[in-house]
Formats: sequence, structure tokens, C-alpha cells
Amino acid sequence: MPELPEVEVTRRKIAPALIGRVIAGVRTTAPSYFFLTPPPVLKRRLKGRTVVSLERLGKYLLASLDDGSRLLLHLGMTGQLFVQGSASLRLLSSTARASLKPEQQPDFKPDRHTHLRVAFKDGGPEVWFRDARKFGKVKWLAAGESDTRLDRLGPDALAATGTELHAAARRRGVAVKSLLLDQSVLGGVGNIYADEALFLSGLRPLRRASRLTRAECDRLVSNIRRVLKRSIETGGSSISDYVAPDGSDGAYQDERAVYAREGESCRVCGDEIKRIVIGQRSAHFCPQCQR
DNA sequence: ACCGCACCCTGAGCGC
DNA sequence: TGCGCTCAGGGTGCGG
Repeated sequence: MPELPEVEVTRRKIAPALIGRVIAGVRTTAPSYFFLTPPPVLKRRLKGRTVVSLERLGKYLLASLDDGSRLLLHLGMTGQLFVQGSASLRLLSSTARASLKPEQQPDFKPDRHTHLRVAFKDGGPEVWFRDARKFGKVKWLAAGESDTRLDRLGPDALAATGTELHAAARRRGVAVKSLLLDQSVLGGVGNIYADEALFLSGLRPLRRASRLTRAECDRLVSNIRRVLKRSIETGGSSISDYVAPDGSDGAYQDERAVYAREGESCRVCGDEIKRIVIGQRSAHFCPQCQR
């Protein structure tokens, strides 16, 4: 699920269910590396606090609390942040979708993957964080405390400029695809949108970053912004053949030009979409449109 | 400073 | 039906 658009949609959806509410208590699963802050500490620090804001930094969510401390969240690959009782189909990953059945039911019970359950003083619906693969993260930050993960983040992909990308690209010998996935270069771009933006820009994913021209960087940044904005508009998207029963799926997956379309024909030129591996990740492109 | 790689974990989908 | 295999939209940390 989680690249910038999905995290942003999650933020917008979950913010009203968090902001202004007083936390009554937190329940967790057993300690694991999912918890960068040990569960007992987390429970102690969050109890009685009020969430005052929720912002997104790249693919991270950062909740500010009334005592100046902050809660850092990352959804990893399969993380799901949702309001208890809501069937947020469009926010779920494809893998989660397949096993979604329980969540579609209003009486869904927290399972062994539901690592965080936040209850509120008002007695209303709880906010839950479920993550089957545990690549997600939760960390409590004391007032004024910084975090290397945040410090390392480059400019947000929605705000970055061609100048910034060009400056970062110049010294790098890696494929442009790898450069785009580097969160210290641009915050928020993941595999899907990197492939889509490269397609729109007519750039091969294997193209060396250092050989990108200034004009190409301008085009690339502009197309990254375009695909991210479009995806946010459609409510985020999930790449899957699965059709949501309620039809609430994001529309972006129907618009994607290359991602997970290996062997299918290009919508622009009809050529066959190829899939290669770059830096242990899949990359998709049209040999004809991307030179 | 940069690069490639191993690794973290679970579930889905495939061929047999 | 079940088994073993490969794959997955995330990131970190290590040695070279």
C-alpha cells in the first residue's frame, strides 16, 4: 500500500479520528522490532495525551501530542491504519485485500497482526494499526527529540524541484530508478510511481542518474508530482486484479501505464512492456517510449 | 560518499 | 489438497 499518495490519503482519513481526542489507553502485541519504542514505554507515554496534529513526511506519519512529544509511524509494505469498524478497502494493500474478509465485517476482531490499538476517553471508535509483515514502525519521540529517519529524508516528492533532483543526480552512478527510490533524494516516491513517472518522462529506468540533463530532471520532477497528485485525487490505489465489492477502489490502478503490466502492450505505442530487476526491485518500462 | 547486498516478516499465487 | 517455491508497493545496516 504505502507510497506517498496512500500515506497521504491515510493521513487525511485518520486525522479526524485522532486530533483533539484524549488517549485513554493503548494495547499492543508482544515486543518486536515493529516497536522501535518498547510497548510498555509506549503505553506509559501515550496515556492521557491528546493528539494535536498529524502530518506526513515522505512516507512517514508524525503525530504531535499536547506535551510536545511526537509519535512516528511508518506503514512499511503492509501496514494498515484505520478506524475501528470502518471498512477502508481502498487503503489496504493487495496482500491485505486477499485476506480482507474479516475487516469488511463490522465486528472484525483484532488479530495477531493488529499491533497497536488506541482507545480514547470519549469511548468512541479506536484507531488500529495492523501490519502482517511487520515492516512498519512505531516510535515515540520526546519533546525536541529528533530521529535519523526523518533527518535523512530529502525534500518531499510533491515539493521537490528539478534543480534539487539534478544536484542529487549529478554525483550518483546508480540507475535513475534507484535514485528515485532513495528517500534521502526525494521523500515519498516508491516503486509504482517511480516506474510511472519514468514512463511519462520517456526515460529508461536503467539510465545512469549522473547522465540526466537538467531538462530531464525538470520533466521527471513534474511527472512525479503529476502521478502522485493524480493518485491522491483517486483516493490512492492498490495494484491488484481484485475488484472491490463496493466499487470504492482508487482509479489510479486503471491509469497505470507500466507498473505490473509486463507482457501487456503499451497504451501509447503498442509495444510490449518489459520487466527487469534493478537493485533487488522490479522495474517496468516500455522499450519504445522510454529511450 | 557511494554501492550492492543480506536481511527483517508474513501471505498470496503458482506449478506440480 | 498440499507442498515448495517465488514474489511483494518498505527500509536499515554492513562491508567493500
